[in-house]
Amino acid sequence: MGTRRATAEKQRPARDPSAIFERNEVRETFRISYLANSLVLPAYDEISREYSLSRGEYLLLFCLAHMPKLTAQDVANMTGRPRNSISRAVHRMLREGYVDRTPDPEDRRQAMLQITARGLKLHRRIVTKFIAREDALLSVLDAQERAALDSILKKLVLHTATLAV
Amino acid sequence: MGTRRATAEKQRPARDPSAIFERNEVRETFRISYLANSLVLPAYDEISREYSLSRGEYLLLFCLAHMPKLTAQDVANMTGRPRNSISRAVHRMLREGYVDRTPDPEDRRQAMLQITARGLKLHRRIVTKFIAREDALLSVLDAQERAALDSILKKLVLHTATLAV
DNA sequence: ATACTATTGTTCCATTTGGAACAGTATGGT
DNA sequence: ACCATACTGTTCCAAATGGAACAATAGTAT
Repeated sequence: MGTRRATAEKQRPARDPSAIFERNEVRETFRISYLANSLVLPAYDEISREYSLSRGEYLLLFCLAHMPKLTAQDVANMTGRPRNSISRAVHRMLREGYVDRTPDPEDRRQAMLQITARGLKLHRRIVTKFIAREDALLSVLDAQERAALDSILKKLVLHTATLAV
Repeated sequence: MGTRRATAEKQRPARDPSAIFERNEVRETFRISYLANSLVLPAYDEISREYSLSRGEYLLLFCLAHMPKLTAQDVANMTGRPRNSISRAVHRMLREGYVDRTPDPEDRRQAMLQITARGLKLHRRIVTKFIAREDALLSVLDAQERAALDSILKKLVLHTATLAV
């Protein structure tokens, strides 16, 4: 790793990549974005390689693993992704047998989605990746800090819903 | 809005989109991801419509607005995006005159990137969108909570760097 | 009843995206 | 001096992505 260390040594503070975290007008936005990527992208990478599922496809599985019945629109609301992405994901997951769909007789525009046993099994295997990553990240916080973070994030998420898009 | 209210009333808790925030194995991950999207996507949407800049392109501008000189690789490190995306963004921003590039005589593989006056002006106009959104979100927190969030996020970001990808 | 508006899920299309392979340059060991 | 290894920025290609328009269905108002 000689090269790498040499490069790092040459690196003046003016180019230190971590400096930008302190040096910008929207520090919390930048940090939250960065953390989100760091929490989520490595796992999605593995999921794509190991199971050939796209981000949107696993997101659908994830939602259905925790909510017994959802419409495609519900999933779009939860994840903030556009409906066409969900639609594509639903078709793929139906083909793979991870998800079931039954038309809603009370509103024939929509259909109720449900996870299958097979889908739930897959989710349980996959979600460990995210758990491990989250644990690793949060391990740097003490109990008090964790509690504070938890309550603050809860508040923020709740508040977000009231903001106009 | 009659229809919307009717739909909302029909909605059983089993389908309440906000329920999933409490009901999953990686609550903080899910919340942080959601917040990141909520903070950033609406602004990127406007930026794309108003200035025809893609996310990666503005991210480059943002980095250079706060760091006097960077290589493409530096930007990749800061943003977590792959190098080819940065490369594309650099070419586009060079053409538009938002960014300058000068080859590094000490290492002829790389080139130093700098923002132009024109680029900085554009950034100043654009960044207000992110500031407004961040302010709106954080307005729900009191001073103590803000301080706590700030210090916790700082700690987490620092710690992330030590985690293997 | 009938028009008008809203909502759901879908298809189409253009853009964005990221991985892989590449040439050029630099570094370290022999 | 030479070879192996590593790093930078680039191009190519396949896949993912999101907006717009659409048909089918539902709700609202006259």
